[in-house]
Amino acid sequence: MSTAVSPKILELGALRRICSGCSLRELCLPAGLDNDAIAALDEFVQKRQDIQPQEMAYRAGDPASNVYAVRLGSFKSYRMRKNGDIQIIGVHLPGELFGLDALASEQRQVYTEALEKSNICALPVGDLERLSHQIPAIGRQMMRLMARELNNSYEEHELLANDSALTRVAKFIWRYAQRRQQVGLQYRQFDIAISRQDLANYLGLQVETVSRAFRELRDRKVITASRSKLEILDPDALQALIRKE
Amino acid sequence: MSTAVSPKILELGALRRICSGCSLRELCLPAGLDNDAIAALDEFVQKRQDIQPQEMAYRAGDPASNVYAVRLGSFKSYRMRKNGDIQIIGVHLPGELFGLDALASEQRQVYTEALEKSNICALPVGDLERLSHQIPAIGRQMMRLMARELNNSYEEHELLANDSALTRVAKFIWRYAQRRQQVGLQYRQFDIAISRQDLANYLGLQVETVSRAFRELRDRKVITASRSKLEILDPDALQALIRKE
DNA sequence: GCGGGTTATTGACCCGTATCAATTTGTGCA
DNA sequence: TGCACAAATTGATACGGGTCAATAACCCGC
Repeated sequence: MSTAVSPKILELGALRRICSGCSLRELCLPAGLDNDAIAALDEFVQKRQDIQPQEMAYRAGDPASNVYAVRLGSFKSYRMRKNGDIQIIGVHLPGELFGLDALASEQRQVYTEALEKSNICALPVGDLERLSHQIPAIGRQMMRLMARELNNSYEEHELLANDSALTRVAKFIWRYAQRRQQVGLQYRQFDIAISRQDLANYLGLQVETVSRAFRELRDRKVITASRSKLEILDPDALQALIRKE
Repeated sequence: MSTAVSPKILELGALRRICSGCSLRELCLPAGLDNDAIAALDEFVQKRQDIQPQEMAYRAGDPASNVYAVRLGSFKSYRMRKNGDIQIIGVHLPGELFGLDALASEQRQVYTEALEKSNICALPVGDLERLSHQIPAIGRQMMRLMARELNNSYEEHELLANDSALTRVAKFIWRYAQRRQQVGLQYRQFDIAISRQDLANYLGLQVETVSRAFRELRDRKVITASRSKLEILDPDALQALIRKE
């Protein structure tokens, strides 16, 4: 869970190494590191880690010692309800960070589990804190990322409080595609590793309802979808669905 | 909106003054300031501010220059949807902070509006940042508060994704009472300034449904409620309602 | 490539909550 | 003190999505 090879003092060079290894655009780009420099340093990276489907990055109760960057694959985060059911609260895609709450609490509050064969990069909180000290932009950027997560959660509130089943599914697909686009991945045609069951759970619906929403979108020729393969045929129609309440 | 009377350098004494004036338990207590010391300094405080019902602490788009502490009264935070509807995303009670996103973004993302005659204390972000520099515990505590907001949002996700109308209302009342208890306010009998309409909006329900939920709770002798007056008659029954399902 | 088990889809029916409409209860202001 | 408007409540009905049950598609290991 922790690789104790971090140098006593981290300087910009070390930061670059971490960034390049983790596709850490989210943290590094806004801190003003240039892309080529990062790419050039790709081999120096430590702390990369393969992770298998169903394997957990961490469980609720674990010490929160790292923030993670998704390099490849995808993850779901969920809480355990008192009755043993799970509630999925987020999905993490390549180029994104997860486990940010580690910056603020000793113990993990949620579970985060790989949805497919994935690869992550662990950033020890201690190192990050030392970095923030030297490069204030890093600390500010982490704050900003937490704030963005909060704003995301408000959008989800909106979705869960107001939107029809069809709109929820349409929004999920749309946002998923947007997020892929943002990190330079294919966004018209891609895999969604999350199961219908998990998706339903996340969106506050039943599997059957999600299934019917997919069929509706297929019937309307907005998407094609079979299991995890998904293609957006008509982005405008998809957006239209979302705007209209 | 901003009172420019902060000294160049803030030391512990200044912090105490800010805290005492704002009932800033959330920020100050975990930073290790003792309660009596704070109370004794109550008169020194600047930056307090009365605010009328319907008046806004800030609007989306405003520069985010302060974090606020509720000293008296209550507030609702909401987003504006594209269609002009609002989505209430949170309620703020005495002793709590709001507008924490100011620590991370230039512009406000949400609106925050007084639900009743209230009094707040504004904490300029600049001052807070200077403070964090001198007293690291403050910075950490702010991080922690943001993380807690995130965790709250996960609980709301759970509620919106799974719970029946009755359970949602019961949970709202229960949590509201808990929060009052935490800051030493009456929690068996109190006012909820939020209207049924706003409550419905927040909980993802219709007004009529909220009304019926209240009637149900009244019929079961769990609470008494008329408009904003609320009394919890049977806390155990209320908790039971929440646990089941 | 063939089972066996899991995941997704489809259909029929039902229930909880939305919606529409009508009162009732408050509340703030003259 | 009472009037007028807003907020809350209550009732009747409709509908979206939940639930239950059966089938189909897919995937994985052998």
